Amino acid sequence: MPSRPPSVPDRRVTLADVAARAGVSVPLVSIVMRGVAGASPENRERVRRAAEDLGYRPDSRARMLRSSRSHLIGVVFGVQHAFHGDLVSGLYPAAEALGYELTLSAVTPTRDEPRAVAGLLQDRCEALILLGPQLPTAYLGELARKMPVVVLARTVRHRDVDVVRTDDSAGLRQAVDHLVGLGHRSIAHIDGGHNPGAAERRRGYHAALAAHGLSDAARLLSGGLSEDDGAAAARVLLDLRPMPTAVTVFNDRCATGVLDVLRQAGMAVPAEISVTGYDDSRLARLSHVALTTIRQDAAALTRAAVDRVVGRLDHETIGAREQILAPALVVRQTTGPPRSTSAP
Amino acid sequence: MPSRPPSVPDRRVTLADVAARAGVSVPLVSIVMRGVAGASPENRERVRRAAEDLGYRPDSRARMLRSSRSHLIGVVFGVQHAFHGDLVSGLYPAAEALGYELTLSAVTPTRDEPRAVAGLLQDRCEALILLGPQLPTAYLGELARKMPVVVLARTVRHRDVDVVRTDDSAGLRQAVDHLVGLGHRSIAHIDGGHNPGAAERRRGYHAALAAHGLSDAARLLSGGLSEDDGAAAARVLLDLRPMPTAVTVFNDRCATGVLDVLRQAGMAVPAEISVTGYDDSRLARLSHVALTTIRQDAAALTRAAVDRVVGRLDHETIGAREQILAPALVVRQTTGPPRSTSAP
DNA sequence: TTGAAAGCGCTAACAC
DNA sequence: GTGTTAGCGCTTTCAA
Repeated sequence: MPSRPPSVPDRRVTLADVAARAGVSVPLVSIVMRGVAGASPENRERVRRAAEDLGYRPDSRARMLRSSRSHLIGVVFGVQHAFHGDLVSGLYPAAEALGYELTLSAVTPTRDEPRAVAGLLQDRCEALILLGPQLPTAYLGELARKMPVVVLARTVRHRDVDVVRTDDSAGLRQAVDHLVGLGHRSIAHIDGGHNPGAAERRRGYHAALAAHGLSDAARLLSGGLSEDDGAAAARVLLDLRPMPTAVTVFNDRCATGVLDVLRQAGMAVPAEISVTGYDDSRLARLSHVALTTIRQDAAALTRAAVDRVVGRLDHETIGAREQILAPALVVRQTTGPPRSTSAP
Repeated sequence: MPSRPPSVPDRRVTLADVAARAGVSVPLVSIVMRGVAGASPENRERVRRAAEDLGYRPDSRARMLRSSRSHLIGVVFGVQHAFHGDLVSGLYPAAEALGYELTLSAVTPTRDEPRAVAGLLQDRCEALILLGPQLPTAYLGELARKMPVVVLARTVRHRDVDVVRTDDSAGLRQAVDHLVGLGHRSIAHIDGGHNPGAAERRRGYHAALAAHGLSDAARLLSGGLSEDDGAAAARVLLDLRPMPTAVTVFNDRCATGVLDVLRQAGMAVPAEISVTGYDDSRLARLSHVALTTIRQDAAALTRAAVDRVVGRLDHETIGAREQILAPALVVRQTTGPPRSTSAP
């Protein structure tokens, strides 16, 4: 539901202006605006009216300056990263539900992670949520000693850093199990190099093959997180003899590149080769892509991340540092039985 | 070049702390930290050292509260929009070069534009840059009466709203001219409905066809800004008899969907059909996409937008309200001569 | 329930 | 060149 555009006051309207108009003191207006106890119903109503008439908007800077709490959570995200978009979308409502605000800091080609973090520190956020950061663990640890830090969608082993992530190893096992169930015996993996989650997913791939007694058929190709990485890997894949009948790919973006190159080379998907992605980002759901993928539940991940941040901020209770959510296989149209085999 | 991770202070360090350690007064430290004139070289050095030792970071909230200027530019962008990512990437360095900071406010499926703007107003930005907003012109005008508002990549006719955009009509003319030059006579257009720039691009398409005496061959299909919109339009396109030999598409994202569906239907691009996009976003540049497209110069657009904002803020000089940048054709691999014709 | 006074961290205006 | 004083808009004592 689109919210009504708020009216814009002509000049900066302060609590003092509202107080004057309502004929009460400034602190009383503050009490009413914050919605806390301590004002009579009549005054409450009068103040509300005065504020509305004047188009008063609280000045969050001043508010944060005075109360040591800022109720501000800093978020570092990659501006080019489709899945990060899904995560940011989930963080807003999760934070709002607990009375916190978000301040975004983008990582771009010319703005690296330390810069993005520095901007946030200057804004005096109380905690940080980092989406798949590449920062060294030592630095994350240093940050986390000073303020709550939650890393989303990456593994970090440090005693002060909270982690919320999907069980990526299990995710890849699900993908492989699905393909094996369809009858595939020769399954390649295009990995994500050093990117967040890549090592876990590789591990899941190998473990699943081993569980099916197919370790000898393992084929690891080096990929990455972008479409271009997938395209390059697909070209290598096409030269493999014998060609695998299926390939699990590091993430959806990368899988998109793989699909494009395979199809341009005349390979039918899934008739000649099956492809799986990872994330279930917006990309995978597109009707013409219809990518079979492993779903990371963005809403659940973001809720968990915000819960953890707020838990640390509000109560000192400290539970497990790592929260691992289960992934789910989403079967769409890029996987099917291999050509020469009839599926069980 | 990655910047070194800054060290993190144990507790909030204030100017007073630095002043005490350096043995000078608080305002003098302020002078040094801001890098303005009025301190001796010796003290300057001493203060710098003290600040460094203590890990001092200025509190931007307090700074903004005191000086009425916040030097903060609010940016509203669509978190799912690839081209907006390119624009945000350009805005950061453009703003920094002029001594301003950016504060980002995302539009997501559950957070509409009025909300995004409201958040920014609360943060006391001095000006707003809106990326392809859908907000009604009247509301934009109301905003613009109170603070500088620059709309990027959309046409708005309002006497208070600044606009920086590409000449979209000329862009589409360039695409059509290119295709006609290759020998195409039957060129369709998949449009962007009511999205920013769509009307202009439609106009350019029709004008270019008319200039070549091909108005009768005009084929307008309804599309949109997403891959799915393109995919749907492509399915319609495939049923057209006779099939056009080329199609100009509203933007790169939409064109990606078009390409996928065409290829899945067995059409060779560009041998059987040529396709052009619009934006020259990251998508178009991918090696396996290699989309012929119309380049919107993100760096130039963002520089112009920030220049305009700052111009308005710093000097009262008010020039033309609309700044229109020239687009450029980028020929890649999705366009070529039509099958039955030899190009001139 | 309400108001007066103080101060969050910083910068602007002024004196020295 | 340097320190003093004052106050941005707000919230937090604390007294009435």
